[in-house]
Amino acid sequence: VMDEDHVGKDNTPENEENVEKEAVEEEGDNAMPVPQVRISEDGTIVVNEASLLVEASPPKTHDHCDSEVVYEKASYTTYASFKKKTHTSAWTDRETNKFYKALSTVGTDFTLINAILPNRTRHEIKNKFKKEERINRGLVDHAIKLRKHFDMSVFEQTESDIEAEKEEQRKRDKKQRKSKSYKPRQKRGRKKKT
Amino acid sequence: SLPGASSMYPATPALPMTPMTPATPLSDGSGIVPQLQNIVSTVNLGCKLDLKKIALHARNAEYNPKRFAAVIMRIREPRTTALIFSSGKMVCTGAKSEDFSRLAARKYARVIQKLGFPAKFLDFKIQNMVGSCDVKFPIRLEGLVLTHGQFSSYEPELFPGLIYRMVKPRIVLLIFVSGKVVLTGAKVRKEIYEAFENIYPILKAFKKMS
Amino acid sequence: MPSLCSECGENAVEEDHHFSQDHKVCTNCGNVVEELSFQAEKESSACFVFSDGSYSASTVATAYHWQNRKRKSCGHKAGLKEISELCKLMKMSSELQKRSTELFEKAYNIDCFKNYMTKKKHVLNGCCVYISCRQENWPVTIAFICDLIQCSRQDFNSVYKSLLSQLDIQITSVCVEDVVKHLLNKFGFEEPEFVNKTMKVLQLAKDAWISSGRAAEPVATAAVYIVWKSQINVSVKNVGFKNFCAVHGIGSYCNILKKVKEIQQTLLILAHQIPWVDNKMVTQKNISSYLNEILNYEKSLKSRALEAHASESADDVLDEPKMIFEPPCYKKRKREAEPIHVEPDCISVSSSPELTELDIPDSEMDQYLKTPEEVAMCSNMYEMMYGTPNDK
DNA sequence: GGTCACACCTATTTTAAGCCCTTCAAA
DNA sequence: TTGAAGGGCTTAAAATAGGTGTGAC
Repeated sequence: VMDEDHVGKDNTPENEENVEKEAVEEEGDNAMPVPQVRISEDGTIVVNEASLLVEASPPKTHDHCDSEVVYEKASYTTYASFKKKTHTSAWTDRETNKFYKALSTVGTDFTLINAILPNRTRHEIKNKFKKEERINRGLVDHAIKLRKHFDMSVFEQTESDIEAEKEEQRKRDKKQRKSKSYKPRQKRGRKKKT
Repeated sequence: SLPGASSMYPATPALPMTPMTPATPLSDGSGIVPQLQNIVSTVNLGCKLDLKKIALHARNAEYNPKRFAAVIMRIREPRTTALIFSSGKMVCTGAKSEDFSRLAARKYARVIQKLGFPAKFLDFKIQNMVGSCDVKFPIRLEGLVLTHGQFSSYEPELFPGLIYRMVKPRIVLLIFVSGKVVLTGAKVRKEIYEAFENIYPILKAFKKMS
Repeated sequence: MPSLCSECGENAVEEDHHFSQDHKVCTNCGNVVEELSFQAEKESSACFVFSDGSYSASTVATAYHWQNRKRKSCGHKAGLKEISELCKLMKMSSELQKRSTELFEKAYNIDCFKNYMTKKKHVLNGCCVYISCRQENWPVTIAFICDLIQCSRQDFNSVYKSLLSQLDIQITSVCVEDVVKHLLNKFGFEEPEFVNKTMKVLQLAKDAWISSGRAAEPVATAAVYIVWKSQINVSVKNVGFKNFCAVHGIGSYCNILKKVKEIQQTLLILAHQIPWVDNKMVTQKNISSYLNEILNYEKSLKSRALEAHASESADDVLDEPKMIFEPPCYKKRKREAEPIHVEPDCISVSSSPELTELDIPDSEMDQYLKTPEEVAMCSNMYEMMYGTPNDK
């Protein structure tokens, strides 16, 4: 049975809406079957990973068309499944500046910083803080002590900001399209089975 | 310095249960002092707290009751983080020594007091200490787990370190092939030092060999 | 609301996602009563209203449990059935299946597993099978079992460790030699010479600290590859590692390649001790062609390397025998400068239950408190966040 | 069906080394 | 195309605590 915890980036719900969305989405995706399993000639168990993972490799290596080899192709576990891993895209200079500005205005309230930087999760912001503290403690100390006067400018977006964010959004969309591309395949695989 | 320890934790792989007679009884210390990396302490502020008020009025405080039912507060000196609960109980983490942990806890308590709560400083207690050090030679973990299986857990597929649960003192050690050692679970620093002096002769026995 | 099972008679039929299809299944015996789609019912139960940021029951913990609600059956008979399925799937011997079942029977009666969450009870089934495999040196990886029973490593690890301690099982480490033998058998490399060489390469890898603290399979695979490459005719084009992986169905080769390079580096150290070979002529790329010579003269090459190493640094303590090889993680450490630890200053801190301005000077206190305008502003922001459902 | 005694999520800290992923730069 | 590099997870300990899963009684 598919474990809803380990789906993707948003497996840990960032807010309630996510929980709901996630859960509803899972209804369809919950389809993820127990690995399709075959037993190969030598008695080892073979999981048809195409059934549950991103296509590892298209069936192109036909130079060794030994049936045994073809069977074994999917026998290696990839360690990829069921990880509570969340990938964080690299922080741009612009984002980092915004992070420091937010840190300087609201302090170490990562929930509030999350409101100022809605494209990052609280977890990402906390990790960013930890990292900056490690590599640039002086700057972090300075930002916190500076106590920037609060004004709504933290929410303001200059034209270049908007442009940059559009660019980032484009990149994000591309990634999402890539990462989602395997999902229909899964469903197809299941339909074939059922 | 710790009689009896060698019979409990055999140092010689070939003679697992034979008490080891130290060749140099007076100078069998490691000469290495584990460094404290993290202290976790608790204190009771002795009054109920309105966490919303604290989050609103204190700087560097965070409160999201949907996620976690405590205020997370940070101070820069000593660089620590505190969890403040509505019961008045507080957890202080991240200090590098007992005194710094106590100092930090008093600062948090003082901030709470300044916000109008009748905070006291009751039952301060060090709950956990983490130390680490380097024995400066590599260790055959697969050999160590063979002779100390009753204390060890070594599953390299899950974690690269060998998890050694020492009984006396009750300390958990993470032992790595590089010779780096993490010690945790101590209530007083002496337990960290004792645990390391206990493990050092054992590790020495597994530094070479194939 | 459970209903009566037609097979075992237990009042334990519930909805289930076993094998990813929506079923009504008996939680006691695992009997599939009826297939259904309870999508609508589920959505109605999904009334998970988070309206504001109040201190109400709408916590993430609630969400977690809600997400994990519908799970497959986990009763005694269902557990036995799942173990039987797993054993069949893995073509395990009947003796191994019996061992798994016995393990499950013992575990099932232990109190600490009774209150386990349903998902962990499933992990328990897989754990019993895995432990049986380990006890018989059946080469199965934890990653494989986790894929099979659809659980995370950390869930597996927690169940695995408590099962070992509760049943007081001492498990021997995974034997890398056995993993190598299994791989050789699987790949069809069963000529005695090939097997012999691979074992020697593996031993060398172990001597060079390459397998300590690392998963067995990548190291074993790397050893097999090294020997395979040395035996392939140089004129054959595709002797590359990627091709080897493609031919033998090895999915994730990044980590194995690291081990290959580490073993090659080890071989290089020994190759440099061959008197009739010019050091400059041997590189990681052509090291395979020297494999036979290295393995044949391994012992003397090692002692030559030891001597060479010792003469390089003569000022060392005598009772510390010099090592030819170092754990690979030492390289990473040398790159980073060793951190100098400064013992924290001695300070005196009050133990008084009373707090005074001595604890924080008033000048310092300022940086911990918000100004009235900051309070007002934060209040607005919190209201925005909690008042609006969409805070992402 | 209610109580009971656990489990166990959210969160905090800190070190160690391996693994697995993504991203980006030379080849 | 390929590998190197970086980020984030794994492990241990310990307190804090509400809400809820889980099965026995």
